[in-house]
Amino acid sequence: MLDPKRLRNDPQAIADALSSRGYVLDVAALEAMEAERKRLQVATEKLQARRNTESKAIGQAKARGEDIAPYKAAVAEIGEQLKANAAELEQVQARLQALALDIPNLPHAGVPRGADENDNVELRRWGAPTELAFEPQDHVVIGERLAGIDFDAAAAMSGARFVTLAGPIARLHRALAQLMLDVHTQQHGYQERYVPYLVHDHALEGTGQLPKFADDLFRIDAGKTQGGGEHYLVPTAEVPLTNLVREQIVDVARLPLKFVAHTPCFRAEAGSHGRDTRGMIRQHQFDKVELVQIVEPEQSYEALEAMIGHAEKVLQLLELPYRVMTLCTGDMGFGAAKTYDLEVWLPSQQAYREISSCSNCEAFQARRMQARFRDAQGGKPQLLHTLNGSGVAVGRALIAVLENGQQADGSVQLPKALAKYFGGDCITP
RNA sequence: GGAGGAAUGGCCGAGCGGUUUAAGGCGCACGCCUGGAAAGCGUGUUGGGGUUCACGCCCCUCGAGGGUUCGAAUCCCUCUUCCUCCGCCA
Repeated sequence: MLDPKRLRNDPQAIADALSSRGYVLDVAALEAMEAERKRLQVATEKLQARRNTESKAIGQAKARGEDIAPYKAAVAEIGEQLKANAAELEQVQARLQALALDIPNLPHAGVPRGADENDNVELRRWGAPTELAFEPQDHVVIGERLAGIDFDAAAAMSGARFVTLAGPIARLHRALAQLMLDVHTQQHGYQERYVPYLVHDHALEGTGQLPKFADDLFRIDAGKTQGGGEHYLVPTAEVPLTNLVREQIVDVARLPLKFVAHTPCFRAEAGSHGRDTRGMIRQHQFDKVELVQIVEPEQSYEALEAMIGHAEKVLQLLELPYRVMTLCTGDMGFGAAKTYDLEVWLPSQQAYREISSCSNCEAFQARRMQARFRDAQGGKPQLLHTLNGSGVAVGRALIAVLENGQQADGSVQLPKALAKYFGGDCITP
């Protein structure tokens, strides 16, 4: 959410900034609603003040033993007006809130302007694209040869976009997640967390998936009968990890907070029909090791650079060629002010494909969650900055390791760093 | 799943439908006192919002949301969380 004061005081400047992301802000409608809000709020609060003072006077009159019946009638009338006014105010505020929740974050000044992924800017590359002396196979074929990836069995019980892994491939999947967790906790200073995979709607509203992107989420109806509203399966551990500071005032001495969690992620993938239908690239369920940082505003861009470096470290250890992209204004996610994507080389596609995305959300999520800190001077609480990044997607890392390590005989050579986690350096048919 | 109990400021802890503008204590900050400190005394100390050039004024906030009432921390309803016991379970 954007700063409501800024939105109120300078809507045109915000509209201009948002146009670079393809968002159209109706300034006239906003200003009209805001004027109405102000009129109703001032009127309502005046009525409340009158009711308070007059009710108190009744109490004092009663204490003196006077007849209070005539006073009561007069104040009752205020009550009627107040009720009507408050109801109207509530409606206007709900509409303003709905609009505020719909508006994406403002892009940071350094973000390249552009319409879509074609306008993203390459920042750097690491390693050279893997060159194979034979026709590269994709992970589906490699997995079949090794009898370790089975889409049909998963489809039989769960439908399309699910997978089961077997034997060494399942073990490789586990080894990858373990390596990532160890790297981030031991080398990068993140605290490991175990988190819920089912969350309420307000948690998703805090990180920005709701109310706008409900179609991308799996909702659990059973929760509704349990009280406390329905649950959603988490689309990323960003949601539970970032919500750890919801409605908190964090002591500045505890900052930065750095969390890492390995979780499954569940995505309905609405609107992506026909994209990446083959293989494990785009699934309804996948594992991811997620990084979240909660920092002071002055340090959030420094933290973003560090975080993309943390994700890169994983690919370097896995000896996977990659490139780092700065996303343009039109390709960034809803809550991001600036985003780096990490794209890994896939020989079967002869292309770089996204395997991590690191974003600085500045105060966008913090404002929705009321996540704040108090500085050393002990003044008013200020909004934190939140960052999240994949460190990295486990399923896609598995694909990349299989495809980049494939050999002519159908076996797969594994990166050295994985040996102690996997218990070997190759997988053979 | 069943039966009870609880939730009040940074913390502890009072609170009869109206002198509560949430007592009192602890902690913290500032001031007085002191050579300096402690003790003592005094003042301040939740968070959010509105309005104003500003000083300021006002509204909301006692787990959450409704309701009753001229007036609710206090009465009623629903929910959440925690505690005790029983059952079930990993």
